[in-house]
Amino acid sequence: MGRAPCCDKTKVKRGPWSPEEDSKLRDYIEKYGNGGNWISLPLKAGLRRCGKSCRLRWLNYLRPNIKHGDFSEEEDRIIFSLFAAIGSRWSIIAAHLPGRTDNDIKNYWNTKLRKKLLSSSSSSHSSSAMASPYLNPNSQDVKRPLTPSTTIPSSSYNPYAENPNHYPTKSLISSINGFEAEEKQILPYISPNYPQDLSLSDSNNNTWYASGFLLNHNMCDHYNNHTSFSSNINGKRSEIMMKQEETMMMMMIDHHIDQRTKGYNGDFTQGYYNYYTGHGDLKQMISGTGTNSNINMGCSGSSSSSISNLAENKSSSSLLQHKCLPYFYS
DNA sequence: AACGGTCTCAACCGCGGATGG
DNA sequence: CCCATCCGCGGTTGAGACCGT
Repeated sequence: MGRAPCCDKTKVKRGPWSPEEDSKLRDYIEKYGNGGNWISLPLKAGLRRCGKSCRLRWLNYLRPNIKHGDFSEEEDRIIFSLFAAIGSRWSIIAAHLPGRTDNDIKNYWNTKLRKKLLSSSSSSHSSSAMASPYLNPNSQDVKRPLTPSTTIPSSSYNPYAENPNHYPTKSLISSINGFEAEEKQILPYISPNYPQDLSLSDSNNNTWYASGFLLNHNMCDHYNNHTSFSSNINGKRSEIMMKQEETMMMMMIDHHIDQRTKGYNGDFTQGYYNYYTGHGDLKQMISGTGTNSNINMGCSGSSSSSISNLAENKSSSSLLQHKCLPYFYS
């Protein structure tokens, strides 16, 4: 059984909007708003249109402060960066570009930016300093931001090689935020020096209980540029640990994107949390009562902010708000 | 000028999630 | 908990503009 249509297609007008229709819709919404109900709006406004069509017309064209026309270099850069990190989540990307609609950005990507990216990737002497850093060597259209680079040093310690049964699967990350990732390819690689380098330890000075990631600002191919470690006391990795770890990474990516789109120019984001007390600690992280977890930004003289601050920051992007938090409370 | 191919972008479609009864 | 309804999103379509021959 198919889904019931939202309106009777035979009784509504379709196709391009006339200036008169635009005027009716604009006048009505400016006077009364949409009343929280797009379906009943056309009737009240005297329009022979489907409610969804009215909504789309308002949001994409009539709404005040909509920006039309050419995208700036800076906007291009933001789109590239966000697309590389989160894929075709146009509404999230649009949220970072005031005045732009998701539809606009989607069209712009499909007609211009993708070609720009492909042309810069096919040129062996690319002069585009903007596009090339976001290219993933394994994909022509940057659909696999989590695919690890082949340039990861072989000396990096990889616990999954020793415990192949504990590879995380792609299901988690792809279900969290739409990333595509091959099976067994989303694992974090381990830098043997990472715990020491970052002086991470739990309250017992025991790094076996911690997990961390370090991302630099090249979000697309971050496996090429970050180090991370992960293990537990037995060298085994439980499903929940993997979930926590991957969720943590998603939060860091989100935080990193937020900061960079706000003009932050530091080198990396790092994050870690403590496994010691199990899953409950993650709730403490969010509530701000935890003591063994953090996300830090920066290089030398870095500033830092706790995850609880991020969670309470309503201006933080929806990826963190809607995609990560449910994991902590489930 | 005429024609055909390509490009652009507004609009549509259908799905999944949220919400409320 | 179930179901109906609505909203919002991302993928797709197609009319018109544009361009090359």
